[in-house]
Amino acid sequence: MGRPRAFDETEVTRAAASLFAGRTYDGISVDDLVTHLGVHRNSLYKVFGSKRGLYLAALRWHLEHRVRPLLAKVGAAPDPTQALRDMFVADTASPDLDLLLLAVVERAPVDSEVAEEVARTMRDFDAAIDLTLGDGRPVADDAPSPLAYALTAAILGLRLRVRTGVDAAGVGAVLFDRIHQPQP
Amino acid sequence: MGRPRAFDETEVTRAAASLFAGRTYDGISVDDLVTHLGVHRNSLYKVFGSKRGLYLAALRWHLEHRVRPLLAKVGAAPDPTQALRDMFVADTASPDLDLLLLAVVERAPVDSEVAEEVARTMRDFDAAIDLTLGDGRPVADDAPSPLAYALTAAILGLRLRVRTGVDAAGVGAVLFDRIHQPQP
DNA sequence: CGGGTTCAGGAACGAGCGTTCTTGACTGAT
DNA sequence: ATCAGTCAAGAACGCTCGTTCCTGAACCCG
Repeated sequence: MGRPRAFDETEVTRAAASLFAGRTYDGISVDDLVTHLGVHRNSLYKVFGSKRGLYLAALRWHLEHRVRPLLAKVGAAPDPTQALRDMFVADTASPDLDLLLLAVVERAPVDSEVAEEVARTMRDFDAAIDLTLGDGRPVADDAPSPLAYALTAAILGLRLRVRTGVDAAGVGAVLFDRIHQPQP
Repeated sequence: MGRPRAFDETEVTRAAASLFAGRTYDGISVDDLVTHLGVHRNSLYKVFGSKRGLYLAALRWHLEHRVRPLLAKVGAAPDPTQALRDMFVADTASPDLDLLLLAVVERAPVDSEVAEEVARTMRDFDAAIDLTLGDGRPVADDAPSPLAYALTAAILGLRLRVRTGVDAAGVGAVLFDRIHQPQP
């Protein structure tokens, strides 16, 4: 019954996540979306309801299919050094944290649903870091250790710097080397 | 010659910095500005030329009168621990880094002048941290040490987390205590 | 005191925004 | 083959945005 849709909803959501990771929510217009996503205005509003609906779908997809696997890998790392290494190389290779970063900075303060999603993700983040630290503290406890809190913040801060400008001095590589094999 | 202006330009710039530190550039309208700043539309465009002009003035004022003194204090600290302590308590007390944070995330990618300002500030930031680390490396060198690069990023990341949500678990206080007096 | 300048107040503009509507082509079950 | 339902394409809507313009009133200097 009816003509089948000519676009893949998941693919559109994924592409929208990439778009929203690059610019501000207000900096991306619906015209930009329909142009770059290949889906038409009508279908967009039929499927996602609104621009905000598409953003929420993209954010949730991003947290579920990009951030969560990364945290799972980090949580399963044999030691903290390996965990940091996994996190750092994974994120410098592809900007998996950019949408989360932007959501935290600009959308969470004005959108309670976004705030809820990112708050939950940050808790998962802390828990994953605490898992690798393995200090015997019960993981199910709802409060992260201060060290995990700070490490999560530091990782986001590093992503912020890398995202901002070109790593001209190759500082990232040096940092990676030091994590991998500390100098005397 | 002519009627004297009934507002203090510097005060308006300072108030604009506070406003821009709280919300996105696109999230603040000119109506918001003229309402909260007490200056009239006409005067705003006469003095600052445009919304962007006011933003740039506010950003430069903020970097000069808020961030720079903070970096000077950090650079003059007797040791790295004291420097981190100064930075952390100063920033948690008042959100002196929020406008810089927002500028880095959302304006620098789309405004080359903003990018230039924040890039310069980040270099100053790294240099101040390197000063407190005092590893004998010439400070005038244009490349920061990897540790300073990472510490600057971590400080911004911490500010990002503190800004995002209430520090429910009092993690900040615990972190501060550990910086001040590490546990065995 | 008068002339020139800058002020405040607010209306008005064109552009762009998110959203909806209209039209017609296409599809699949009856 | 028919028809209801969904699609694509784009025009159009109401609204808000940043910016400009108009009109007096307030002020300093000569």
